[in-house]
Amino acid sequence: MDNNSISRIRIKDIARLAGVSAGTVDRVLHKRGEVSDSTRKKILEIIEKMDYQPDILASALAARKPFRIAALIPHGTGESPFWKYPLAGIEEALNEIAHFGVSVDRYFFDYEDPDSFVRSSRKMLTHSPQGVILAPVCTGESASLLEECNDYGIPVVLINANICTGSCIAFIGQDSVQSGMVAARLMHYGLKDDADVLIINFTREKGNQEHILKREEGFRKYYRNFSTESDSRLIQLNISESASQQPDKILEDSLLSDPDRFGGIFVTNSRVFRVAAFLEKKGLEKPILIGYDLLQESKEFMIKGTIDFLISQKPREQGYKSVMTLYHHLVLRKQVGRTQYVPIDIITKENLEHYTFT
Amino acid sequence: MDNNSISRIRIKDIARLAGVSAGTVDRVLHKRGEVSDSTRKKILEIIEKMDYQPDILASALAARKPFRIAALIPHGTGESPFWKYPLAGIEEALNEIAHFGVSVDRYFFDYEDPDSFVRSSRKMLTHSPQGVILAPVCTGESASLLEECNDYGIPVVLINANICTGSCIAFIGQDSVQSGMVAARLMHYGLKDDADVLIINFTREKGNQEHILKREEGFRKYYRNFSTESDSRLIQLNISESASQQPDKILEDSLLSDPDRFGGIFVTNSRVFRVAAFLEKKGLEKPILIGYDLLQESKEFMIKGTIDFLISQKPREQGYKSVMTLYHHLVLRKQVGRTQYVPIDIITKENLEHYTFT
DNA sequence: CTGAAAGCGCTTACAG
DNA sequence: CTGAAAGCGCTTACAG
Repeated sequence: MDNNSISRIRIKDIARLAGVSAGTVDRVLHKRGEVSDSTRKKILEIIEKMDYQPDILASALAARKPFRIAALIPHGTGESPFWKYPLAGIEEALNEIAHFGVSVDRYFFDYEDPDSFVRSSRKMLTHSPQGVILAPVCTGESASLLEECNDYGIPVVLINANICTGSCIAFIGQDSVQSGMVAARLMHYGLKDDADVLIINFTREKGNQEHILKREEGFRKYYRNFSTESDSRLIQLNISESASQQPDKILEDSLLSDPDRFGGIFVTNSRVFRVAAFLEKKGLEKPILIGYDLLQESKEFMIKGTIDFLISQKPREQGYKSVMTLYHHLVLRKQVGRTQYVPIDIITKENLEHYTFT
Repeated sequence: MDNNSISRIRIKDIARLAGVSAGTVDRVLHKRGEVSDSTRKKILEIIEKMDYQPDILASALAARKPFRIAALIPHGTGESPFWKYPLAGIEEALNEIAHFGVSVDRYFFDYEDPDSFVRSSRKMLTHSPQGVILAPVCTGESASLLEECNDYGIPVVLINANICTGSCIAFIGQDSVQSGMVAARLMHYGLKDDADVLIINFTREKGNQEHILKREEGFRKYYRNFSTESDSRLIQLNISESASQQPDKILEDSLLSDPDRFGGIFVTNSRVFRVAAFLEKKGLEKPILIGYDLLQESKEFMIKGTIDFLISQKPREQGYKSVMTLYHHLVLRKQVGRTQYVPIDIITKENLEHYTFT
């Protein structure tokens, strides 16, 4: 449509029209002062009138100024394999925009250890990044960091969980309540009779539990739309993940006492694969099993049919978008979306293949 | 990771190492001849050894050469509203890379009128684009065009339907057989009893019908995995879309003679909204209804619950990827994926909201 | 507060 | 077949 190569208006043109030099126009464009009010106004007027759009290529080439972004997220190993997926998305985004001088430094911390979060965030701040991608797993500590970045004028993009109090430029993640409703829809649609449904929350002592609560809330909300009686068929079971507990023991108590009671099980996070493993081990008649996140651990259970549906939080897309959002903000100086919900993808055995990299 | 701003190797460096001028290195880089074999070899060796990566920003800035892409797709109005969605994705991609001088000219044709396709493609060729995005709806005519582009050395990206014979650089679309299996999975999972299932194909005299056939194939394939008996419960109904026919009349004959026979209906394309409208009008007891594409027309039926699931072909993503693929090929001179399957997204009332722009 | 000049890395005529 | 010079549009010291 618009032929951006033909006689586009340049800084030189603005300068000529304003009767100043290109350098002065540049000073106005970048708000680095040292320009008299009158000339600044005149230049701004002309820029406005001519709808001047800077050539970002020339700008990046001349400035040769690197944009260093820091990503502060949990280790993607062991307890929370989920977090290795956003990294892939970050990498992908980088591939597309590295020529603008954008780079991402990664700072990891332990999901369950707020001290490690603080340590990592301290280290990050000493490197004074121009933008931060933050997974606010440790709620309190993250809020403090957010304040601090705000003081330093460092823009922050939140991914996965939202604790945005106004001092971050964007949140990228899923609508948890709504995702619980999707899970409930799938459960309700597939349940042959009016069997009970077990809702399993794998809880942690530390770390943000907001997700889990909201997902259960959405799940119940869906059922409540049918009748109050329906809601009473939803039985909640909390299993602590801390070392002292034995998940299998608790599952045994709940599921083996009356094996036919539950027609479906909804696990509110990625630990659904543990329940799947338990069901297989005990050889129980398979209830409908729905959970979250296409982890490698869950994938095989899905292929075998033990897990029926998984809801993806699209972690790769979250990583990708977080980098792109900061790129738009820092490099292109464009407005970015404050709340960027990722779609609530439904994964099942038959469409799993094309989600390999999600 | 790699700090691409610190002492990166430049053309100048290559030139110095080879004992030639920058111009000569450039001639080698762009294969525009006029260089002796010996110097060319020497330069290539050094480029290889130093792992030289051209600075794409400087290159684009200096060359000021526009990249004109042509998109040849059906009108997005009237009969095939589907086709307005890839346009949105094309626009979005353009937003991201217009500063590299990439532009897209759109050439439309009538889905059912091969002549209009030929006319549009003639017009397109007179403008000699550097890359083509083609929706090969008219199979035969598209194949000829593909040959022609091949002769001219114009790279072609196919979207939505694959007729790639080796003379296109990429296909972007959905695995139709697999999508039929996803539909069958949803149908089978939700059917309370062993009711029959009606498969409705809205057929056209002209245009590519491959999709429809493959979707039905996938649907049956899934059922066949359970028993041969299951397959016989799948009843096929073809409805021609040509003006002389009356879809409602045919639906009436099939559905009203034995209203309770079909527990589910699978419509193999976006015309599922017509079946939904019919069901509502007749006030029939609602069978499970599954179809394709989140058209505006279908959306309301989904919200009301008449349509249970839609499978999205992600048309916006197809448009986006088609432009990006040509950008990678033409501008970045990178290898691109030959077959780029888009995910098979399952849409239902509860996750529909976040698909607004798909 | 302002301007002139040099430079970012690559490409493009032009001269030889 | 090859090189030197000018230029793409913007930014950055530096001099005044």
